[in-house]
Parts: sequence; C-alpha cells; structure tokens
Amino acid sequence: MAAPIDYDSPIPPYRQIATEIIRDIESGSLAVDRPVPSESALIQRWGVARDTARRAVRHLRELGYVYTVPQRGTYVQDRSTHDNDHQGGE
Amino acid sequence: MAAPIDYDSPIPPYRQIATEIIRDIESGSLAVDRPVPSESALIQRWGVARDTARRAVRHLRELGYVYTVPQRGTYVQDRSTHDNDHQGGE
DNA sequence: TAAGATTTGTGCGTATGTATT
DNA sequence: TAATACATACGCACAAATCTT
Repeated sequence: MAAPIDYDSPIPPYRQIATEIIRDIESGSLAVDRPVPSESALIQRWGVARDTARRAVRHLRELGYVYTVPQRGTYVQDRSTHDNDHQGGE
Repeated sequence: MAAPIDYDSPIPPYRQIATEIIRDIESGSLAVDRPVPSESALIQRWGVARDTARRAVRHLRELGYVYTVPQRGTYVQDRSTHDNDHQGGE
C-alpha cells in the first residue's frame, strides 16, 4: 500500500524495500518465476535512487529469493525445496 | 607497474583490476592476512571510480580471495587448504 | 527491417554516517 | 581532532540485450 521509507530507522532503505518484497513473495502475491518490480518501478514506488533499488534487488538475490536474467528482469526464485538458503546451490 | 585499464576490452574494468590483484596474491606479492589495496588506492592506481574499485574488491570477496572486516579493511584470504573455492555453483 | 520502450550492466561524481586508529 | 576505510545513498549517463510496435 505504498508505505514510505523510514529514514529514522536504523534499517537502511534498501533493506526496508527488500523486506517488503520478501513479504509479497512469502504471502504469494509474487509467484515463482513471476517478475519482481523492476528497478524503475522500485524507484518510483519508493522514491529512492537507482543505487538503492539495485541494492534491494541484489540483497534479495543473495538471500536466494530471486534470480536475475540480464537485460530481461528479475524473477521470483523457487524456494519450495528449501535446499538452498542463500548460498546459491542449484 | 601500473598497467592501465583497457577500455576496448570486453572485460569490464573491475574484472581487470580483480585479475591483477589475483595475480599479486597468487604470485605471493600479497601475503595472507595482508591488506589488499584500499578503495582509495585502487582509485588512484587505476584511475577508476569508487564504484569500480568497490566492484573489484567485492568480486575478489565472492571468489574467496579476500575477506573484509567491517570498518577495518580487506585482507588476503588463506586459500592454502583450497577447502573453499567459491560455493556459488550455478 | 526498423524504431522505440524497457530493463539490467557498467561507470563516474559526490555526500553522509559509523568505526577504527 | 584528524585521517582512514567501509557502507550507504543521492545524482547522472551510456551501452547492451530484450521486447513490442
């Protein structure tokens, strides 16, 4: 519902954005292999810089929540097996 | 020796820098637990931007060549055992 | 075939905050 | 107090690949 970034929080903006997206993934709003919001979308939705949006996505990737296809987009990773927590098993 | 970045190469600058540092590690110029060149040092030595220097260091970290101590610095990782190559399968 | 929009990749410049020395 | 070093964040630009028209 468009909660704004809390700049008073000790949690950095990119983390707040990542947390929100994780919620959408866990809740099922974002299904497996569905695209997560693009960098542009995140920039507009949160009013942050691209650097921040990219950090958020990178964080999600490191946690194993998403995977990125160059020049295409970033999609929800299938974590159903829970075989890979965030080391990039595969 | 200060080889310059080859902008005509398909290999991005941060990779060229990382490759050079890897050479220094493998050759022994940079010993285990010794600090690798700082961001500022890389910026001056290669004439690149902070982001590029950061990318180079991050890349080395992901490859397991170095480890970073928050708020301290980045140091050469001990890879003698070769126990950890760089888990990222994929 | 071409143009345009979209998306990620890469690079540069700058600033602030925090921790260490 | 100051210098050093990293993390984070903001701004901007162009390239390459993809997708649509």
